[in-house]
Amino acid sequence: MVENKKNRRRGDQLQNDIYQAAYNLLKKEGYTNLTFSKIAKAAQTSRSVIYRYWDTPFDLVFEMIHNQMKDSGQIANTNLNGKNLQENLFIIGKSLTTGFNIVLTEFNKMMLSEMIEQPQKIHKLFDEINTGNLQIIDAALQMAIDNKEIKFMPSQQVRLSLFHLIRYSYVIENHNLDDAQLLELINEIVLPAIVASQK
Amino acid sequence: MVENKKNRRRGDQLQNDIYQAAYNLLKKEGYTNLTFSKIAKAAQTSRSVIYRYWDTPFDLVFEMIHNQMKDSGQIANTNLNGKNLQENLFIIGKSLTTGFNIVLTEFNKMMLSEMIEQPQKIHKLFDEINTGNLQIIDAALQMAIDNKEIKFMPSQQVRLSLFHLIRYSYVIENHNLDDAQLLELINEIVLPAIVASQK
DNA sequence: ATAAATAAGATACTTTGAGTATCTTATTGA
DNA sequence: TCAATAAGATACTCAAAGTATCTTATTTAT
Repeated sequence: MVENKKNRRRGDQLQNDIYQAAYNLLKKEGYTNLTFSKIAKAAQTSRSVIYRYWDTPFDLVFEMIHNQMKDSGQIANTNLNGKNLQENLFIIGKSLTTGFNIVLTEFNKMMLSEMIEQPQKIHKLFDEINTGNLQIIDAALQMAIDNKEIKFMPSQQVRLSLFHLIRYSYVIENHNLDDAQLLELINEIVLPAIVASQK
Repeated sequence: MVENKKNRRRGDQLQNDIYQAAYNLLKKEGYTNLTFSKIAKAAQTSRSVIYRYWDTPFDLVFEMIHNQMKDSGQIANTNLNGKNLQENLFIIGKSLTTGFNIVLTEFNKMMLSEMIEQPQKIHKLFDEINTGNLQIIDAALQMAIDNKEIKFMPSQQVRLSLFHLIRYSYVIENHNLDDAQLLELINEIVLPAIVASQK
């Protein structure tokens, strides 16, 4: 059976194949080397098709990640079944660090390098991320309030510190915290800040 | 008086002029749009001259920043004349935030976007930065020990938290902390972590 | 069932910059 | 003052951006 060269993918299927090709290239060669030409070749389509959907590789990857987030649901539905606040913070931190992958890292770097040109888009995305992060940590803190571990909500800066420090390590220093380091971070910085906020 | 087209800059002067041109372009258009062609045109020299000194725009800017750091001496010589640990932490944080400028920001983003291709160089630089940061905060903490404010040095993670959180805000969220936010960061996170480390 | 609309895919062209190589010429310093 | 060195000009190939035009497979509506 000879393959029929005339089969044409369309719409969502075509877009997903292109995303997949871009994903693999991003993983292999990084954002700097990502071009429409390479993506088209990898996805076995034409450059003109890609131009019809996206203006730049940035737009393509941006929408790819957004798409991916929609499907995977992010950490928002993490199951907070720790027996106290410390354990729930660990669960949250852990789900953040394991959620990292090379494409998200490349995406982070890409966003930073494009910040000067796409500030609106990127600020909006960080707002989305912070909102999601606050949702999950606020759930953990509310449980701690219900359990009388703490009395009231700390400031936003304190509530986001866990995420910011993990993300600093991962995005900027290119290092994913192991369990011991995550625990250290929680015990030495995040929990003391929460405790101090209660006075 | 007609200008003499045959005057040739050389060595350090030429390099500094090229750095200056690159600096202005970086500030105006960001790292993504920085090309040897544009730099050469802006510096009124030839592309081949630039290739003789650097392999890529990344290398050029990397060395430019290193050069600039050498001259300005960084925050290492900050004068810690606060009357207690809290004031000295504020002085340190302040000198970090005021030391930021658009070129350093672009540089940070550039480094992140090149991390996949230049990991050695960049890890080395982050080590340098952390070492410098530890030097200055350790000086402040040693003064606090001498004054009996604290008894011993906190862990490295705690000592670097001030820098990491400031840098997170600046590099990743593109937002420079004002005095009130810096003070909040110190009072709500850094100092509680230091205090907790004393038990 | 077929025609019209739509989207995929091929191709061609211009422009820009990377990277390399070669040449001339200004400047330095032995 | 002459040889060595570095600046600067120029020319070439290649890859990719961006745009435009054309054909053709597939879908949709009649």
